[in-house]
Amino acid sequence: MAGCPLLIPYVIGDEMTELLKYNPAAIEAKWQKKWEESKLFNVTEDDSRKKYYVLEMFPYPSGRIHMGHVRNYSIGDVIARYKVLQGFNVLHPMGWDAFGMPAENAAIAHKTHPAKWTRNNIDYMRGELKRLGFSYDWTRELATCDADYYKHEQQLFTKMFKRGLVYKKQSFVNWCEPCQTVLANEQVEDGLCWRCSNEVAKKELEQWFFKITDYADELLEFCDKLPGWPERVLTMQKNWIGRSIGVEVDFPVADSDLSIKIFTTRQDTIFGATFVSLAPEHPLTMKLCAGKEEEASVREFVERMSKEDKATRTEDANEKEGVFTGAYCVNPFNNNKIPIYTANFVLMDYGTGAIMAVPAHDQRDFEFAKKYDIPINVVIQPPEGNIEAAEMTEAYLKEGVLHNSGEFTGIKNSDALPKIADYVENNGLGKRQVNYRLRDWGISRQRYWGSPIPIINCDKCGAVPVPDSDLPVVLPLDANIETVGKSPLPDIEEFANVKCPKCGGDAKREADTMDTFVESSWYFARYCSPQLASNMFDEDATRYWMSVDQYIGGIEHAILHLLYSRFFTKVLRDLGYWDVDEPFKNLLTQGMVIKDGTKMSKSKGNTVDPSALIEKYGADTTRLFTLFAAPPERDLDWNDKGVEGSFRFISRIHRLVMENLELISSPAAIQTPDELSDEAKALRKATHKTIKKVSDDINDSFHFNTAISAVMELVNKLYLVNLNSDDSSIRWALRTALDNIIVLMSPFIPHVCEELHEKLGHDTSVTKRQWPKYDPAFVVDDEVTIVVQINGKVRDKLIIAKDSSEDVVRNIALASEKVQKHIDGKEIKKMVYITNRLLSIVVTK
RNA sequence: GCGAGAAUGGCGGAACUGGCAGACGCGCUGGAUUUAGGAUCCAGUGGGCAACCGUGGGGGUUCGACUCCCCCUUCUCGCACCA
Repeated sequence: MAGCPLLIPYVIGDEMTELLKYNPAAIEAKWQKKWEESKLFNVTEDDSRKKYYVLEMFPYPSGRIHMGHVRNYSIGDVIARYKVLQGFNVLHPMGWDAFGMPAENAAIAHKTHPAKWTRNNIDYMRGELKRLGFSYDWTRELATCDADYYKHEQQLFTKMFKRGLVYKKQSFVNWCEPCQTVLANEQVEDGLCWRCSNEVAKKELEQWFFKITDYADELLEFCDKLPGWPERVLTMQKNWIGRSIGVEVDFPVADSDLSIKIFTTRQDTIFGATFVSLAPEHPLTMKLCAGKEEEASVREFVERMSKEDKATRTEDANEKEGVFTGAYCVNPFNNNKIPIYTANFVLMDYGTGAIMAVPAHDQRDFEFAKKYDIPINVVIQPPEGNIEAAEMTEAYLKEGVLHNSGEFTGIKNSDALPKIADYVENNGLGKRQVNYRLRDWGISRQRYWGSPIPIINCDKCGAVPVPDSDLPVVLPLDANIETVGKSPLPDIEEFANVKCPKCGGDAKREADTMDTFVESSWYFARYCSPQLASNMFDEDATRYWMSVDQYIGGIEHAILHLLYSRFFTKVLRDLGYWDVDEPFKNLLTQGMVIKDGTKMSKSKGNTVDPSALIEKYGADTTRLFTLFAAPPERDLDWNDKGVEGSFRFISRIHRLVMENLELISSPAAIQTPDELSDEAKALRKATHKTIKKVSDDINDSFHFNTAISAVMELVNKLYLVNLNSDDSSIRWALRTALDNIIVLMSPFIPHVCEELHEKLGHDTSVTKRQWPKYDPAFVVDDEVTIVVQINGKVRDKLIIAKDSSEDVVRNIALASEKVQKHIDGKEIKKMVYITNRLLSIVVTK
């Protein structure tokens, strides 16, 4: 297909060139308007068609769209438009995760109201998304700060409350006295408040919790039923849930009727327990030392620990530390009297807050025992050799045979686990127990800009849920939020002072708001029927649309948002809302956008402003580059020159169509010719191969970068076509190629494809086309290149008819001069032939 | 420390179940066009004069290894005293 360049316009002046030039601003404005006017992307349920629900994680309206959003939403839009072309009824909605702290901070800083700040941001960012031409059904747009939205989750809250899935509990939180508020862990910097730099204290506060631990088992189990999720997300979730199976055993306290309940997964080492450790916060810690000489030192230790924030205390590098309580307990297995310590590394909120310590077989206990000179008893011996306690430099953690373990001595430690658990249960010493690392979800926030928790606190009746008829509890918008850090809600009389729904007496409304992760745990369901006032969602609508077929978002939500959404889905199921088990069938976690080796961030000053890019190159180029530079799951290295390359590629397609418009619009070009020249056949083959490659790349892995590069290759070929020959079939082949390119690329660069589609004479939107099908007959090559290797090195390449027999290939190969040169005078020891691929010849050296 | 992922030209990245390493793009070089520049088009572009050598390093399996196995190094991410 080589030839002279096809584009030799002999009388094209500057004016003409100007008209033919790719002008994204005009094209994009034109088509965005058309799409909107024709309501092209608005969808409704249609049982006669197969549905496809594509969802990208909705943004927090922080002010402006950033490149991470552009990437996320471009990926989603390709999938959505691709599925439309395949004939699916595609739901592709967008909305706003609109509650949250930045709004309050901004309000204080700019003397505005969080609501106003949020609304302004939403308006601005909606404009940016529209400018990018995404195929959203904007009639389904929602904002979580609307009472119409959050009233449904308030109702769900009360239902969960009645089901026992919501409860109130004292818990330790980071508290800043000057700011009068709870701080999230990430707002504590080196033990100081991020806002006022005062020391953060631990405070026990009443907080509302969702009982996600009730679902720990199911959430874990279903990790193995989500084949469409990335393995690493599932692993992270499994680790986060952290199921461990062990036993709880009571250790009686000596000279007392108290006992200490410990949890262990290593009951096989119980004969080696030489002390017991309590968390400093354990209720027995102070009780056991009361009146003893150790009381003062224990008190000092416990107080010091209470000031240390959890991050520091649980740091791996942090040295093991503890004090003796003065009390002893009895190991129920061997009746040894062993000391009770309190230790910094024992956590109150895991297991029972107390452990049996086996220094010989637990590294932490080993370090502690060495430090405080506590005996070390070896109870597991390795298969070969003997361990001497005195010579140990670290705990022995591997398998072995029990030693000094009463009736269990001599059996393998792995076999002893169930046997000892049985013994514990049969002798009333305790029971088998499963523990989780997962904690219940604390949702109380002492903040203003959130959904009010629908509870009324009555002195007589306790916490009473707000009756359905009184929902929603509307967040009062006339609040004064100028006081730094302090929620104004408790001070708003009309809000805070209410009558108890149960007894009618004076009561106080709960002034805490919900964690914003609550809103994002069910928004995907609300999109199915976003305007429905009477309920969270319409059952028929969710029956049709749910689950989300493809969810796309950043890996940073691998645990929190995705776990909470899974939890909510199951709760909704158990409350009879629907029968969905899992919200997201397939999950794609896209990589970060990187520049100069690090994540783009304002503080590093390496951000790229999408608006500026769109201004300069247009939306299609901006989208194309984010899809071309890397496969979606990988980090994307930003490169300004690369963006120009994407622009150039679009311009090349545009020019190809525009400068040959007359030629490829002629009846001869449209009508399939009876006979094709060799060149036309080659072009047809290249076209069909491209269709196959693009389809496969999207279907198999969403590897858009390679799909785009395949189209680039085809475009490069088209530039080499000689159109000045008498061959008319080549014009047909060119038109067909371009027509297919336009459809194939329309999910990526929809505006320019619509424009060129129209120029080619089609009078409907390119989205109404069908995804091209390739003809397998046109994709196969009748000649193949066979590589000839001699002793593993490529020595020749033969072009031979497809499916040639080994004999034929051998004869041709052996006759080749290049091959002869390397086998001359040597003995052929072996030949391996792989049909249509290669012939490998092994000769003596 | 544990878990997951990664390492390929000057750069971003390709390579299906082991079978032509470096597709495509960026950059660079040369040429055409142009008064010039830009834009555009064409050609070239891993290293080496060559034999050859090249996918982080070292072993192995194989006719054949970026791909499979063992050991090691570095980087990224997640978890991190969870008993």
